[in-house]
Amino acid sequence: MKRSRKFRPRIEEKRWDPSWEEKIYERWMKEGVYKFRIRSKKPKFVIDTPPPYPSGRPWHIGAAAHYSQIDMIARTSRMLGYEVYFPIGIDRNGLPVELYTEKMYGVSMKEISREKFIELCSHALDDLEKEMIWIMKRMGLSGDFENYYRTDSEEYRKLTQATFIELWNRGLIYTATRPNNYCWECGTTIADAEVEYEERPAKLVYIKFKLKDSPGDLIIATTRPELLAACQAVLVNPRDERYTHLHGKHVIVPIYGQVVEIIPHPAAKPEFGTGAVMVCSYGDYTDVLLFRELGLKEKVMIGLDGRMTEAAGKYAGMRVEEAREAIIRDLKEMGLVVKIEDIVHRTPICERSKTPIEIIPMQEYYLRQLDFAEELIKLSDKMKFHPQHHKRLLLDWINSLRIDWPISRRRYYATEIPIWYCARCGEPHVPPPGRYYKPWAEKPPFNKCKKCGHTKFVGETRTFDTWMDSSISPLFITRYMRDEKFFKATYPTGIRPQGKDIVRTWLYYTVLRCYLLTKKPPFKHVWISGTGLDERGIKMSKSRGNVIDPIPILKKYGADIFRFWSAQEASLGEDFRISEQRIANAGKFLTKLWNIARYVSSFPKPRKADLTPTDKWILGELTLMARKCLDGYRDYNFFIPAITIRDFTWNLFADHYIEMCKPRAYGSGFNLEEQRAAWFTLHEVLRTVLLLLAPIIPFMTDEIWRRLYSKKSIHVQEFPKPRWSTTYTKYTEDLIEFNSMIWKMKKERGLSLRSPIKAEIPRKLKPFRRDLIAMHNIVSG
RNA sequence: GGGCCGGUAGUCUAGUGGCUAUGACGCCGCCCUGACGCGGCGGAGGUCGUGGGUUCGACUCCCACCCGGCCCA
Repeated sequence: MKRSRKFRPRIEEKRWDPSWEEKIYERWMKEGVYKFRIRSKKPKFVIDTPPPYPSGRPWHIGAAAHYSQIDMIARTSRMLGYEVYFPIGIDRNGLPVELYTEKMYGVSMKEISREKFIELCSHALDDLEKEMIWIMKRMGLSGDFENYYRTDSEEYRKLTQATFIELWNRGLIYTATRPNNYCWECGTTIADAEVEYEERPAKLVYIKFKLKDSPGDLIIATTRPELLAACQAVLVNPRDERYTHLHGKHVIVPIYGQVVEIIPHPAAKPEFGTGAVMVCSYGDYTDVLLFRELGLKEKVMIGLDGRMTEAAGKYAGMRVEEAREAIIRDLKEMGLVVKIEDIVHRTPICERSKTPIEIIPMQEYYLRQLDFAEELIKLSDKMKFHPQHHKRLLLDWINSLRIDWPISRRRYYATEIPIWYCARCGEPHVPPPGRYYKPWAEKPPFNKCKKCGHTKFVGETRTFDTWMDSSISPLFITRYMRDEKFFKATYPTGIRPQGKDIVRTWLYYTVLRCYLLTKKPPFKHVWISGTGLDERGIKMSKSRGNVIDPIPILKKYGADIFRFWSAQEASLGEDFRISEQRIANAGKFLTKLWNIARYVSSFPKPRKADLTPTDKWILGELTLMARKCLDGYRDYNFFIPAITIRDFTWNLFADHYIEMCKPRAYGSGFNLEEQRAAWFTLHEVLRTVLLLLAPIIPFMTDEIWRRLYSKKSIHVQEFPKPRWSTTYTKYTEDLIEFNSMIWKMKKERGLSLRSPIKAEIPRKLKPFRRDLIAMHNIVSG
């Protein structure tokens, strides 16, 4: 009774309450803890935050975890001594929103006016965006919400257009009609980076082709019989002896009757089908290469609406699948089908709509990229990757590029391509940069054609691939072309954090575009995180029904628990599994930490003290622990500090040191100087642990910090660098072993931990003798 | 077919040439111990993917293979 009155914890509550987090957040905002000061003398560090894309509810919990770690990057950099700019943006351009809008409002983009459709998209985005912002704030992101940017704002699109105009003027943009990936569902060309592959069932049809010069047939297997009309050659492998006698001979294509040559070519694989394949425009990408190589004449079989063209004869107007079935039926009737095999075929599909893509020749704008592949590979050496090995993802992609980047799209909710064409001669006119242009809706800023002098113009209706917008985020946030001083001070940015799933798009295109415009790498560090999977390791998707909504999780457990879970769940760059149970379990450490702080808060904190060996021992361990944490932080790998601190704090500091020095801290059997040494050490360790945890657990550490150590936020502090002697850490294992032995002995004898016990203290643990005797209530034998 | 990453107790994870392999969750048993029962203490549970090799010694290095994931062809 008497004693408990003397040492009353200043932290009274037995538990951390996640609902306090909202007030703490408000306090941060009021105090402006995270304000970026361009005039600060500290080195600047800009985070090229990925602007999340609001494509539907709920926001992926893995994305939420990802953003909480990006916030850890910001906080880490501040504590490492940088002046940090952590912008917040929302990506609002592009196809997913159009599809979402069509579904949500039950409209079709092509059936209502462009203005009206754009307006609806914008509304749909506003609601989704609001929720995302709420989540980001609730997670404690220390970003700049006051100036958060949108990629569909006038200012952003103006920059997209201005940078395009610059590239145009430098001759890096050209038009070309060439076979291209086309998704008829989305009604637009798409880049290779947006093509996904999926194993899908298909029918391999064996069709008889009549030989022209002699009696007999050649049997050809194909999955695309609807393209027969575009067949311009048949290939067999030169080493395939079955067909040697047919080299240079001709066959007659069924139904359409064109005569085509049998050409020996290594592209025909003897083991596929019959070993004889037809080449059509365009069944797949190999066909494109073959047409080019063999100089064949292409025929457009599939139209922009996904239906067969006139070239298909009686099948014109049918959808591709319909036509395929109809033609198989007809071929069967004609007795030309030998057999049909069910196979699984690696099908290229549109990343967004999951529709099989077709290869259709179209006229599009291209940005030159193949010319720069080598320079970009060199440039990537100037960026430090975390983790290092994920750099491969970028290099592999650059090495696999085959065509320049098609940048024009036939969509509405995107940045307009700023070009007007002379209505008479068709000469393209690009306006000067500095304004946001909408050629489909505006009068041209020209009086007459520079080529033919005509005075009427037609505005371009197409838009850019949204990666044209996204790929200049480092330029936008550093105010490129808007504020030269700011730009100079902040570019290249400090770090690009992103998921590994968008290396070939966002990362690659950013490096390309920024290099073309600035000749510099856009960032000094690239941080690539893994993908969040469900608890069984499977990708989360609405169709599988395994998505977890982050909102109820955040409300129930709070941001700190969620963040700590995210940090300690998997190492940087690794995929991680998400389960509510494991989030709840991670929260136990916070309760433990809170109660450690509560215990320590019972004691005054002396400025200095005459330390005992026990104190020196734990401070030595603290030093080792802090070094390890800082190594992890410098690599922006939060797994390291999270695991290291948890292990130290729980399994060493609480279990051993706190128990060892309890009698001393309370003053039973020790003099005041010894007691003060314990107090000093308890506070020193707690302070250090709090600082080291602040980037990961910003709310609780700040709350404890302010209650015990300062009026100012923990988040204006820098990382501690404890330099205590580590001489005594050689005793750690022996101490743990000895304590366990006594606990075990008491257990085996049915004694309570307080009851006296006879035991020998090993000679090597002599320095800790008095603490150990008091701790275990050891009586000499 | 190629590249990258990984394969350590029921699950997840650390370790990276050296005595009886780390921790967590889960499981079992005991315990009001001057902060914490969202706790403490103790315990059961592992051929460290398989097979070879290097070495005095390998989970750790090398080779081959198998399995899983992702990316590319």
